[in-house]
Parts: sequence; C-alpha cells; structure tokens
Amino acid sequence: MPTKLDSAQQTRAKLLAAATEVIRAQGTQHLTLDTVAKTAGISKGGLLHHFASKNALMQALLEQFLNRFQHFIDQYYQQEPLAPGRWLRAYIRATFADEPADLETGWLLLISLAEEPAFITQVQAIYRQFDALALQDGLPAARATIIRFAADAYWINSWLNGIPNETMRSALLDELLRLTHL
Amino acid sequence: MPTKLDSAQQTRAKLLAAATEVIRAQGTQHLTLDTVAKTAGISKGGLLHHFASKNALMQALLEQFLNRFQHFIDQYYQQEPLAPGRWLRAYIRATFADEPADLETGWLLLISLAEEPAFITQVQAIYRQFDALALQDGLPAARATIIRFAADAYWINSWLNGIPNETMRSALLDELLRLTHL
DNA sequence: ATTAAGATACCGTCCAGACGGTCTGATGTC
DNA sequence: GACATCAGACCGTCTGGACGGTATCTTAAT
Repeated sequence: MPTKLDSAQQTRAKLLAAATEVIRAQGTQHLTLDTVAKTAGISKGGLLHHFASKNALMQALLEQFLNRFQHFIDQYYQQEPLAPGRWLRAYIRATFADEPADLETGWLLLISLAEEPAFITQVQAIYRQFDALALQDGLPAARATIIRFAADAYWINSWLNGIPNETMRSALLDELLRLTHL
Repeated sequence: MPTKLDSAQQTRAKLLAAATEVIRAQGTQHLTLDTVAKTAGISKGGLLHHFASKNALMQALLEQFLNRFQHFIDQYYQQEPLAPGRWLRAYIRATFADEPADLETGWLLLISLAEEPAFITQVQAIYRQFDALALQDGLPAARATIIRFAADAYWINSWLNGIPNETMRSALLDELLRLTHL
C-alpha cells in the first residue's frame, strides 16, 4: 500500500519531470516556479514544500542528470573487456547512447546552471574526475583527452543541430572507438 | 579631429567592452542594462540610445565575437600550405590561439544567448557553415568532424577548467594537428 | 476501534525587489 | 535652432519566495 512518503517521492519526481519538460519545450528562460508548478499540475506552494527554493530544484535536476549519465558509463564499462581505452570506450558509448531528450535537457540544464557559481564548481568537479579517469586509461594523455573532448562536443552538437543521420552517427562512433586503439 | 560619428562608435565600443567585462566578471545573470551602463560609466538612457534594446546589445556582442573568431581562422588559413586538412588546421590554430578572455566571454555569451531562439538559429548557421568547410577539407568525413568537435570542446573546457598547462596544451595541439594528416 | 495530537503534503495570496524599457529634459555641437 | 548624445526619474511586469491556511495521513493512548 502506498504510504505518504511514497506519494511524496512521486510528487518530487513529477516536479522534476515538469521542470525538465519546461526547459525542453520553452527554454531555460521560462523555468520559473510558477511555470514548473503549473506544468506539474501542482501549486507553487506545493512545489516550494518539496524544493525549498528554485536553487534546490535546479540542484536536484543537476544531480538527476549526472547520476543518469554516470549510470550509463558504469553500465557500458562492465560490458567492455579489460584493455587500454576501456573507460574511454564506455564514455563514448554512454555519450552516443543517451536519449536525445536527455541530451538536450542535460545541455540546457548545464546552460541554465552556468550562471550559478556553485553549480559550475560542481560540474568542474565531475569534469576533473572524468579527466583523471581518461588519463588513467592506458592511452597517451593527449589522445585520451582529445577523444573525450570529441565525445563531449558530439553531445553538444547533437543538441545544437540535432542528432546526425544514422550513417554519420555510426561513422563518428566507429572513428572515435578506433582512436581508442593503437 | 574626431567627428560625431567617431565618438559614437567609440561609445558603442565602450559599451560592448563593458558588457563583455560584466559577463566575464559577474556572469550572465548580472548582464543587465543597469550594470552594463554603470560599468561603462554611462547612464542607462545613454546605453539605450546606442542599443535600442538589450537584445540589440547582445546581438552586437555575438557578431563581434563571431567576426573575431572568423578573422582568426582566415588569418591562419592563409599561413597554411594548400593540402588536405588545411582548413581544419587553421580552425584548430584559431581555437588554440584565442585569448583566454575571449574564450571565456565567447562561451558565456553563447550560454546567455542560448535562451533566445533567434540567437540559437544564428549560431546553428555558423556551425553548419563550419561543418561544410570541414567536410570539404580532403579528409574522411568522420575524421574531420571529430577533429572539429575536439577543438570545440577544447575551447569549452578552457572556459570550464581553465587553460591547461603549457605541456598539455601543446601536446593537445600537436595531437590534433597530427590527426589532420593521414 | 476510536480519537486526540501532531506531522506531512499541498494550496493560493501577497509582497518586495529586480529588470527592461519609456519619457522628459539637459547639454553640447554644427 | 536642429540634431545627436547623454542623464536619470519613472512605470509595468515578472519572479522568487514568505506566509497562513486546509486536508490527509501516522501514531499512540485509551
């Protein structure tokens, strides 16, 4: 039987989903408490009950996104054989596998967060962590970094210009994976 | 002797520089008409005399940035010998040569613009143009795209985590240039 | 089982501040 | 005097968030 706590979690998720939807459909400029609340079908007071401030809402949004991406990486990492470039290949696949909607949302999210110094710090930390992992992956440092950069830009580009057609997409994926060998 | 028009141009430039400075020092959130005007040592009325709206100011900012980057590319393109990968090498050098301040400003600018659909369209157009040029550069399409992606991400990363140390920077530059051959 | 008491979830109104932009003038320059 | 260049008060709107209230559920004592 669903308890109150369960329903609270559900409401939180609904609000998070609404915020994501608002960003995707209307851009970060319309990410206001009123808009999010209305989209979620909940009052502003209700929203503020679950997220003490707009900042808290965005923080939760960021964490959700980062966790999802990390989860993708872990998943692909398990599937890759133990060899130099293993982590990078997992990173590449995670980048290419992510859903378009998530891509877009994540990017727009980063954009909207970029104005908040606290969030930038957080993203920096993640980046440094990825950087360290890439450098320990058994490939020359410059090569490893460039591969990671290219994957990141693929992600950004997908948001800006849409996912490329399938032949180009798989060609990019293949080329990136190829660069992790040698 | 400076004419009326010259002084107007000077004021415009001063306002643009002030806007750049505001973005760099305080982030896009503080890019308000009042702040820009105050930073430039000009009243809000004065600002709005030269830029009819905040949108117009940002438009001018974007154009200034894109023109500067394009200028860098052209410059390096002239210096590169005619051979496959010529344009990409110019693109890479332009990315790596840009001043840190410009990097940061350009990036933050794009961020702040990202909310405005009209600006996104503009940036998309530039991206597609670069994409076309990269694909006509005599290299395999996937390779060319990946190189451009990596250069873009270098630029973004420099903003996020600062310019890497000199050995890493030149290693990245070398590796990228190396990828334009073969 | 009932009920009192308290916690939790949610609602809707109100307010203060920030922001973009208008408007009226002042000042200098040709 | 006409025009370009600024100054700065002012206005309407939007937004984050505070606040007081209500309803629903949990807990525990009877």
